Amino acid sequence: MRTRRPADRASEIARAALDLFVTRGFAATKLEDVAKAAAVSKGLPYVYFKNKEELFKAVITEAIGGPLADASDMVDHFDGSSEDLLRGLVAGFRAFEESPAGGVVKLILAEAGNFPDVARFFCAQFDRRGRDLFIRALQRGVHRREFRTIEDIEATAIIIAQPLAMFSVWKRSLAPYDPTTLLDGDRFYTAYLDFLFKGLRP
Amino acid sequence: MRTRRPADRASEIARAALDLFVTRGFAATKLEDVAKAAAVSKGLPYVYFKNKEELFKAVITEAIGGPLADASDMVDHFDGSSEDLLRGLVAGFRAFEESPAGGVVKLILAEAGNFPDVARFFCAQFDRRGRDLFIRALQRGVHRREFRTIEDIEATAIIIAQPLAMFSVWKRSLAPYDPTTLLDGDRFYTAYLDFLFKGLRP
DNA sequence: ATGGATACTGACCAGTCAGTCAATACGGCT
DNA sequence: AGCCGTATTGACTGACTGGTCAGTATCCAT
Repeated sequence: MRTRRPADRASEIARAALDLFVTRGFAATKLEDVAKAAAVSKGLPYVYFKNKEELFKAVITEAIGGPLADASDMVDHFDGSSEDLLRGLVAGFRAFEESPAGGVVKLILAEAGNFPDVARFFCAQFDRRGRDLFIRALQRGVHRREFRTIEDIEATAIIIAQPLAMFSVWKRSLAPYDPTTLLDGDRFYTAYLDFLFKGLRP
Repeated sequence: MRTRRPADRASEIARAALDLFVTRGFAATKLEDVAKAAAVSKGLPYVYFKNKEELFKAVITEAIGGPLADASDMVDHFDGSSEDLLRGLVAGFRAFEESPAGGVVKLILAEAGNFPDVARFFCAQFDRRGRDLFIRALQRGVHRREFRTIEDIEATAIIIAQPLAMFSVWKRSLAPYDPTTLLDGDRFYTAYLDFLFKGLRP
């Protein structure tokens, strides 16, 4: 048996690509560097991915494929308080965001204009479904009188989700260059949940 | 007198560049396209900007130069309620965000990794100072007993600012590809202010 | 051991684009 | 009109990179 199988190679290349795409941007990343980072030769990525664009799509879809189903299950079957449900959703997002796949958020936002079909796919699979989770959690809380009544639930769900996405982007872009704030994950999520519940309680 | 003066050309080129950088990304934008969009020849940008990177920096600094001073004045001299002050800050951001210069937020976040010095400049000039405005507004409100006490003012200021930045990015990236939500500015800012004050009142 | 299949390599090609520069158009001045 | 200086052009070049492919290495079955 060989030490490395093709499946490993494909995902090694995809991981290296995600990493470089996130830090440098899609256009500024050379496939040769991807190959180097994955410790393979320049030609090998083309064996597993038809071209650079296909690699991009594969990276995105692979990264967001898994974690959403778990979250959806959680909302469906949760039986604690709605505050705890929101806490659970946020914890789920944090786990995703702090994994290597977390970088896709920044990547997608930066490259949506150049890859309309990837953007549409991401909207349908992640943006929309993710937002629905928050909408359902809010509705549940309002219905059970744990939260105050909310004028515009859909817009509020988006507003609630935005700091999460923004923090993910910020961590990977400006944060390394900002010497003044040392806002780490713990501090951010604590303040976020605090503010969130202050705004939602009756 | 000539119909067009050099100063016009420089800012025409900068405007066209900002537009294309925002929609396509820096690396994916050809200077030839910038020239075409500005209705000049390929060589002219190099008369006014040493190279592509200098053009990038000029675009950024020009775009964020103006609007922050006004906001700072507002916080210093405001004499209404702190809620109205926050409303004023948000309105100021909205005006900036909906101007052509609004695209820099997305641009910076996407390209920070490739232009560390621009990133640092932006952090110092915009990110940090902008955040300070919110911090001061929050402190003012707490001090005057218009807002509840806040555990971590600095983190809360960031969290408050994040939806604004994110909405700006989202509008220019995913929104055009998301057929399900029609979240326009009015609806977003209404829900945002609503949620904001629900979370801040004593 | 030999043949063949699969995994992988890296030199090479063709297209692209940042950046240059000799030539030109134009406006003002005398 | 004729000159001068400034603004502008666009063909060109050199470097770089996406993508190809002929060839090599490695393993397995017979």
